[in-house]
Amino acid sequence: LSDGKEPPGPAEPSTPTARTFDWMKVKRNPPKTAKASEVGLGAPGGLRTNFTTRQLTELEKEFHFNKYLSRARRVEIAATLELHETQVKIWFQNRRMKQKKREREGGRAPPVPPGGS
Amino acid sequence: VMILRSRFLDARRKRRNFSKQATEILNEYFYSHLSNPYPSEEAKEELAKKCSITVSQVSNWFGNKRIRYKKNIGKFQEEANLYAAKTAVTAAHAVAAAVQNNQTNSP
DNA sequence: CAACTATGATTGATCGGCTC
DNA sequence: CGAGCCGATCAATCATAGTT
Repeated sequence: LSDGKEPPGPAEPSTPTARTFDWMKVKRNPPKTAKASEVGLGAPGGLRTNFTTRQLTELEKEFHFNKYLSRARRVEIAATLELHETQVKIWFQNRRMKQKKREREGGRAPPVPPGGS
Repeated sequence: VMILRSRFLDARRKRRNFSKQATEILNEYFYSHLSNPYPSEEAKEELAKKCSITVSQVSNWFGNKRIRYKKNIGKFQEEANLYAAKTAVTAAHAVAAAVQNNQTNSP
């Protein structure tokens, strides 16, 4: 576990401590949600979509019914909620991971910290 | 719009800062692995245990730390040097102990 | 006490790897 | 070869705790 040096040296000579490593340069491509060329309006791609309460409620409802979506159902839901199929797909994926996370850790410990009485 | 905010208001509120000691442990790991601050699942479990927090919290901490660090490296320079020195001292102690145990010296 | 900052958590979306 | 999934991470944001 204890490594001493990394073979490659993506660092820059400048400050002895705290050099700049590759992970600090990582940049994610902006979201491709909504193409400006498609609707050609003030819908700049690259923004984190904010789902409405209605959309989240519907998605949540569907999730309780099916953890996984069929292509047909996905198309249907996307149309109903006015979301892209990809967004619905991603939402379910994230939702499943969230579920798993809760099961893994949320085994207990929600009742009450210490204190009561 | 406000209504949309109310959809949350669940967990994230009522958050407690981690103990000073936990933060100390996390920072030590972060700065001693600054070239690649991505602890493995096992490492996260170990850190979680030492810090008395969950593995998810360890992940959140590293995620936030990495993003915020690279967002403003300068702001953390001080902290980086602090922990760098700290680990250096720890290493020195280890070496000293080893030397004492192992009388193998070399001028 | 208000204004500002530090920090933990949440989440839509991306990245790389794997399966089919 | 490509689509969906998983696991991890990013990046922006929220709400609060702590500081000034």
